[in-house]
Amino acid sequence: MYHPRELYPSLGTGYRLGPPQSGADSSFPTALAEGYRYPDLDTPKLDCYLSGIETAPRTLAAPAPLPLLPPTLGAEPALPAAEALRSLPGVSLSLENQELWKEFSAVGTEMIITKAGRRMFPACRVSVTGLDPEARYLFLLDVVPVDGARYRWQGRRWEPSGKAEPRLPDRVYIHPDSPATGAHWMRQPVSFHRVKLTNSTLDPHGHLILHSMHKYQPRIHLVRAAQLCSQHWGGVASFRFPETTFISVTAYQNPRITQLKIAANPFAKGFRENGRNSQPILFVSPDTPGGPCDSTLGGDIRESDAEQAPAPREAAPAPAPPCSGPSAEAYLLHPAAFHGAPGHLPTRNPSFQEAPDSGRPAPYAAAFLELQPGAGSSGYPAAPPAASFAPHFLQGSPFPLPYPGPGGYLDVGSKPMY
DNA sequence: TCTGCTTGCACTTTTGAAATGT
DNA sequence: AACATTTCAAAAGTGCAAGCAG
Repeated sequence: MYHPRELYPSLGTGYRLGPPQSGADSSFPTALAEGYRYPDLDTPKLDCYLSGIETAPRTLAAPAPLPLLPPTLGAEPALPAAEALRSLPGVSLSLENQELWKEFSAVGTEMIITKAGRRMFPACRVSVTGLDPEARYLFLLDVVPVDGARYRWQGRRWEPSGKAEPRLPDRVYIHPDSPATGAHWMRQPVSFHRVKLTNSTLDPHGHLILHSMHKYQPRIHLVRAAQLCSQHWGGVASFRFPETTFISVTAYQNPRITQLKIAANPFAKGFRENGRNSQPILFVSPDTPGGPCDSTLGGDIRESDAEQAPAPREAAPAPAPPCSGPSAEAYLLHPAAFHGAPGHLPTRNPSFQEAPDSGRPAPYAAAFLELQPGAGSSGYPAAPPAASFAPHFLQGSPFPLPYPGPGGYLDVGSKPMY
């Protein structure tokens, strides 16, 4: 996977997309920061632009703060259907490896986080329908805290053991195929198995940074990028699947989870039958990294995938022409330009070669957005002033609709372009 | 002392370049 | 010479266990 840092090492490790850190922007009302939250889908990291594209006007008068979700004790409650926040009518997402996730969820999913970064297993693998085959979309994944508690393994189950650590810099993983056409995304399942989790707050690789012993929830966002060099993003659909909730750990606590991982993860095959792990194999999952869940394009696809679900070349996005204006595409090509980085930076590192399969520049195949947590102690983002939500169509305005001023300058208004 | 984190280990899978064949 | 297939070594991904740190 690639990271903008590889293109612009001089910029450091991340590109701030959100508001300044608490205290850096004293003009922002803390009360609002505490008061806003989507009722059905907490979207702290992406609130800043999801907000501008809601399909219907809504009052955001920043009422009393919504409470954090209560910590869940012991067995998880019955899992509701995937929740979604949509401004892309008709778009739906389904979790391909839902059964595997449910196996883990029933036990209490744990994800190892390491300083160097550890992949998620199971990985999020989804199928999407309802996209405009001709339009281009970005697939994003982020991970957000489920509640405000820190957890401890009590021998038989996880229990809250205090207040959560302060929110870490939020990062968003962009699927390496992004942007691609709707036809491309719908052709085969989309996998995020290359996402890595780390507990290193100074992580230089762009991995998603989490606290250990905290409960998290992956979310998947589908963003319509109108066209290459477009001035607007055309809408967002965000999804989360309750069964993908997990607790981050540096070492597995629940031995049943260990068994599930060993049984299901091919990389752990060495622990199955050679005596290092004497317990019986529970099952062998089809959710292997090399399955059809892999990326649908370019270097992210493996031979086995090509056999199962070949990705025709015509599905590959065309090489991106130089972009000058603010756009989703431009962000991927030149993320630093939207975050206060020097504007004279090159738009492309000539040392990178074209991705052989996709026909587009490899270095832009994937990137991370790093967003800052908002003001306030809740860990949720700085909420937008209500007035910022009023205009449904914002054209040519800086990116952070709720956060005018220094920071990002990407227009994500929802003015229809189609 | 306890809990959580880091590191090195052995093992496996994946990947891509080089070698070989058609 | 060009392309396809096979081989193989390096890289990367696993969980385990010992040791370290607060």
